[in-house]
Amino acid sequence: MSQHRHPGAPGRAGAVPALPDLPEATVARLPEYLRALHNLAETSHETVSSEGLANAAGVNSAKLRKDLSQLGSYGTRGVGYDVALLIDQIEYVLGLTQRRAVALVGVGNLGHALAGYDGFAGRGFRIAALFDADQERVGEEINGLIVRHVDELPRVAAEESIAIGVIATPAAAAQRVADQLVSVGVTSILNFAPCVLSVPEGVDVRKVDLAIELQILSFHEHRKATLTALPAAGGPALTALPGGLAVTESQEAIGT
Amino acid sequence: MSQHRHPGAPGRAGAVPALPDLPEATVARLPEYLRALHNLAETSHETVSSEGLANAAGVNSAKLRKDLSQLGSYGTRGVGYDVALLIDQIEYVLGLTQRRAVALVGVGNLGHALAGYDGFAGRGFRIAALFDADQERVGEEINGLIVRHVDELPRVAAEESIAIGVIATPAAAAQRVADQLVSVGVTSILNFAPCVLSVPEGVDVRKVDLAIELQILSFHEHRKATLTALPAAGGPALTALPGGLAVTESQEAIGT
DNA sequence: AGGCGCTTGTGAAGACGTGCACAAATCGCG
DNA sequence: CGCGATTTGTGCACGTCTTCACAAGCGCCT
Repeated sequence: MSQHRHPGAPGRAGAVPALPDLPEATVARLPEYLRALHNLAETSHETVSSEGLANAAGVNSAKLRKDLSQLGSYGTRGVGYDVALLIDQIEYVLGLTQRRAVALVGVGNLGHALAGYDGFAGRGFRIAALFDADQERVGEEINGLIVRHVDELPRVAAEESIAIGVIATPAAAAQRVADQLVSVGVTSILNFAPCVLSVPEGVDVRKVDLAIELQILSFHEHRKATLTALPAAGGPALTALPGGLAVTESQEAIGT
Repeated sequence: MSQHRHPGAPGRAGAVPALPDLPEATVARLPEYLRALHNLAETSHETVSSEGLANAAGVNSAKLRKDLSQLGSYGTRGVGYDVALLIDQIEYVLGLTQRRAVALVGVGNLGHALAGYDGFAGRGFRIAALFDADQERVGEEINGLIVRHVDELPRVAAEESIAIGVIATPAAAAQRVADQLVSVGVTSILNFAPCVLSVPEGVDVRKVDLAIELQILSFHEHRKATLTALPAAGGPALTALPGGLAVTESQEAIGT
């Protein structure tokens, strides 16, 4: 469908390489493919088939092929995908050719852990600044960075071009921090606080709530328990379940 | 459609209250509703309309009504939903009437933060045990719990009924830990390690990968950048965009 | 050079999720 | 007692996502 385009090189050529607008579901899976591809590259695989990569990423191979075809990438029929090339392509599409600066607000329990998390550096990000509203914490050094007061955000943002803001404050403070981030030009926010943020149009918010993840698991746990409890309570009827209650196998290993 | 059922009371009555099998999307939103409802309850709201609750939870009101109707709950037309009753209903469906025991494996950077996170206790969970494979860390006390060696998992699991396992180890160790958890009967796992886990049927795995969240944001950031760069490079054409590249407003504030 | 096996890319069908719009139901007030 | 304001519950249509199945393309071997 789309004519070939070769974004490979990080230094963009003269023509602005138009990004195809990918389905959200595809975008959410690309990072997973990328991680799997890096693993493959380290174990010196030159190429990989859709089946192989799909296994490594934990998805269906047809889905993977469709995802990759979306971004105009081309594998070679009969052979597979060139691992190194595919890494370049996905990193380009995800905008990881530049190391993006992340500002982390809130260095409490979770914020501390995030500040020290080494998984960011290897995956295209750099924690550029730490902030907190608590004067007690300002000045503390974490992982080579000094915690600054959140009011200094405008000044720091002027020096460093902050691409993404991470909110790891208590829920009560989150909206205020979000407003501050937006006001200094941040248009992407990752929110760990358990609350809904309202932001102007054009600002993307993603939310991670640890308790919610557990609660979803709890539901399935509860469901499994009542499902197995039902035949046991009913007595002998194990294979012949009451017709009304189909034992839908459900999809285990639910994706993100 | 469904005849009324009143699960309200935690002590189940004689008849096993059958759980309707809800759509996954609905299940993922219920915890969000629950959190919003608790907020409302604290500010002494007796009832709430679908519109009001939808706002508080950041979703469409029609979607909320459909979700709630799925679990057989009933509001009152012309009035709204009884906050306290709805909390009971959702907590029952999610299986939060019992405080579930969580085992946390891996007390590194992130594990430490999770062990100290007080958001769990208030939301239906109790961290029952901490494990690590590193002998250096075994014996350390975090938040009143002592870190044990991961090999003691079977013994501890025999004493406490572990409902959910949380993996916060490096990727290399995650699969092994998952196997161990499964072998002691854990059927729900929350995985923070950046890797795919393979588990037997019937075991639910949810994954949280912080770098992936950032990469998804990075994509949108990249996309916004090229989108605005395009007309700017073209010159004056700001309102009249090239027809081929529709500025699909996209959904900001993307859900989990 | 030709054929064979393997793998990609994609059309089509179905499942799933979303949002509108409206009928049915309930409350409060005159 | 009846009426109007309000809000729930849901039928329906639409868009998105998933999965199957297969044709088209590529490399290798003879």
